[in-house]
Amino acid sequence: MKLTLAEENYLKAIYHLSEAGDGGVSTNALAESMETKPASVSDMVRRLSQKGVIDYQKYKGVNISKTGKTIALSVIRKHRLWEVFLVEKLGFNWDEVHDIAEQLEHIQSPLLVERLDKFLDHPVMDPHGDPIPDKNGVFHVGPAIPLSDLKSKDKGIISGVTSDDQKLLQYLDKIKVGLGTKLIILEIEEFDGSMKIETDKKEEMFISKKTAEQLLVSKWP
Amino acid sequence: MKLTLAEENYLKAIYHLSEAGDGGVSTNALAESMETKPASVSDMVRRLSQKGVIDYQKYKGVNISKTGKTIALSVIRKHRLWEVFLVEKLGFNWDEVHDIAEQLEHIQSPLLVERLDKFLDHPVMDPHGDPIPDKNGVFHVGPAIPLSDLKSKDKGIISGVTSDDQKLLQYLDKIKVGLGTKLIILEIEEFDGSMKIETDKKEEMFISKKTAEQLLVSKWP
DNA sequence: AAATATTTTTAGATTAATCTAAATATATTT
DNA sequence: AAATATATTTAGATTAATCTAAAAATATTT
Repeated sequence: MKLTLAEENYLKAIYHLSEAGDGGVSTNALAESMETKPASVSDMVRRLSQKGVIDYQKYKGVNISKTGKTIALSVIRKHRLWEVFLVEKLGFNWDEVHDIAEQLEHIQSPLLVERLDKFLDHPVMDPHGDPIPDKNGVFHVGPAIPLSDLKSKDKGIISGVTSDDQKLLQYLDKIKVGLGTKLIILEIEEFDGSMKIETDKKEEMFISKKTAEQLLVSKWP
Repeated sequence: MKLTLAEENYLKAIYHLSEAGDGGVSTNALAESMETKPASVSDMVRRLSQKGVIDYQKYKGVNISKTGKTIALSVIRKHRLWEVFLVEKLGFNWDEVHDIAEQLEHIQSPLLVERLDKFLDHPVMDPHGDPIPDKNGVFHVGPAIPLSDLKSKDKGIISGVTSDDQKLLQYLDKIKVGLGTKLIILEIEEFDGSMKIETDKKEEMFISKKTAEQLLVSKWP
């Protein structure tokens, strides 16, 4: 299945919108997401449907097909691997890499992707804390959610902080909790929502609800 | 100056053809190089001329302009840097990287190029032995030529071998001459064309004309 | 220099991706 | 359920990049 650049981008948007909402994706929603006009979307979905990467009936919205999902996940995989490369190897900040990865994700070479993946040591998460699907489209960690959403015995990996409060960052530094730290929830105190956790360094500690709400984690198998 | 992908590829071809021959580039030559029809070339050169990146008069062939040359060199720089990346970091062979670099060269981000250049330790030559222009479009080594073309006192850097004869490769291995070896010509014996050279390891040795003809070097400042 | 061959350009079509404006289908309100 | 509003599609244009076929310019040969 050979797709053009524009088709790949539509497919990616359809995949993301499908994941967010539950049912089919509306023409208007897609138009907004693609920053284009509904008329253009109507045209494009007809083409994509023709190629079998989406299911589409006039006026009924769009659903991604099996092959479509495979392609979308391959593009997402490339995007997130390149983001890891840009941050880990080239020294970019995580908030500078999106536009470049948006270009790099369209490079066609399965061998390149596998070599890059190996070079980066098979990362499972990108610098934004989003999970990277493997070459078969399987995610090995969940998406980024607040630590405070985890339940007792859940395992997670720190994937981000939703605040740039210096005090918080210094505190996290002090207790040695940072991006990539793996942890397990030992206990949650019902009264104040504070959590007793154990980190990958076998250290036990308490995290207040206030802090847990600022920390993003991805669930770990 | 914003160019489309196709325009960038034409410009690159025009640059290379200009360097090879001396005068302007003919429509037919460009068509052959781009694997397209002369009619399409006529159209494209009109557009490129419009944008000021080439000088063009009907029936008179094409010459690259100042700004055109700058753009072409920037694309070539990116192509060659990515080739170094693919070979040095991802473990590709030098003969597998062209098609991938052909895609990567169109990624737009000056910052990315500079970071990549630094990550690769500012290489001056790609894996094929071709020189990499710096960000101002300046080459720091010459193009790959046979070692046998050098004159006494010339300095060069080994950039390739135009043969895959096992015996030759083993011999080069033995005398420790390989890709990247820097050398200076001490003397050339007129009778048989053999060369006395000194390598960057301060070793002196003789190279027969037969061997020198198989070795590619880039002249060094 | 006239005839012939070659090169180059123009004219008219085609495809992908977009747009605006108009038409049609679906959803919501009274 | 009729009227109104919103969402979606169609019709017709536009731009970039290509093509084939025909016309025009330049080069070569006799």
